[in-house]
Amino acid sequence: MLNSILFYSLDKAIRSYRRLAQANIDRAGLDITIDQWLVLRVLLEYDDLTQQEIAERVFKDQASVARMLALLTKRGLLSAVPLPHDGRRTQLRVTEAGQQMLDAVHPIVLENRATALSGIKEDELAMLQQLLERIALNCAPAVS
Amino acid sequence: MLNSILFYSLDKAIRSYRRLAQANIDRAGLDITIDQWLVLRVLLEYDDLTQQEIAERVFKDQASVARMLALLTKRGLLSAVPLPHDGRRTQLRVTEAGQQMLDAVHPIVLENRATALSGIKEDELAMLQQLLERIALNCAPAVS
DNA sequence: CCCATCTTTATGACATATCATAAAACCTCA
DNA sequence: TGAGGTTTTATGATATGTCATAAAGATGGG
Repeated sequence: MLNSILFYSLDKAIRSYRRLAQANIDRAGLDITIDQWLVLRVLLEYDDLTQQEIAERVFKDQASVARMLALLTKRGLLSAVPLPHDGRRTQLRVTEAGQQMLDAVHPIVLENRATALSGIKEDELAMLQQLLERIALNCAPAVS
Repeated sequence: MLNSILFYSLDKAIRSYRRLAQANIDRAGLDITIDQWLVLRVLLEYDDLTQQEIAERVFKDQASVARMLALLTKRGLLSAVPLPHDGRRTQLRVTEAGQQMLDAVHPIVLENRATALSGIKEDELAMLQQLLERIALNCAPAVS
């Protein structure tokens, strides 16, 4: 029984959160998606990752990342400087505008998280986290 | 800290499950997506729902449901019979082929769930379920 | 140096998510 | 009954998810 609705609840929880998060970002007049925000945040820390490495960090795939990078660049939040030692790649630097966007979104994200998790205790959160990681691990393809 | 990675884990868990589920459906040679399967399952039980009602049951939106219904119909898994009392709507009936598809997918879904949840105890599952519902509720827009 | 192979990026094709809106049918009330 | 508001469906636009593949650069062995 529970078995059959658990994944529905899982889907519903993350999707509810995403809707809330995007709505609050939109309401603040910020023109960025939460996925783009996530990628931008990673790039602030590391500017010499391949698309595949970025994808692994944000648990997306390379094709999605490629399109998000193109959009972020188009919107001036990211700049792509050719890397001298590899003609295929570029150094992805968060621009000034990108930095301002990250700064503006940050408090909203904190608030979203607080809203979503209100009334949930620390130890419950830890358990939730652990169970979610267990599920992801159970579903991961065998490395062989 | 935990706060900041919880939603990442949530996203990762559901996405890992979806990848596993779709991969196993594909491997069985069945030409259907898990989202379409979910909708088809709902329609087996209720054949007189509006798209909005279907959307609420599967936690999607009406536009997505409309497109999935069109695809399911195109693939012959669903038939749309005009409803006499309302010219806008149709009665959505799962066809014979649709029924066979549901029958074929069912054991795969059971197996997927078992794989994803292996090693997780009943009471942990119950707690997980409860926490996920709490999060969804916390994120739900105020009804006003 | 050249070829085969690997890596990296870009993109096509299709499905879904989301918001917005158009079009048609319905329904209510004056 | 007819006008105005509501419900229902369809669809456009844009972003992402996924798989597959093309194209270009890198790399290593001969």
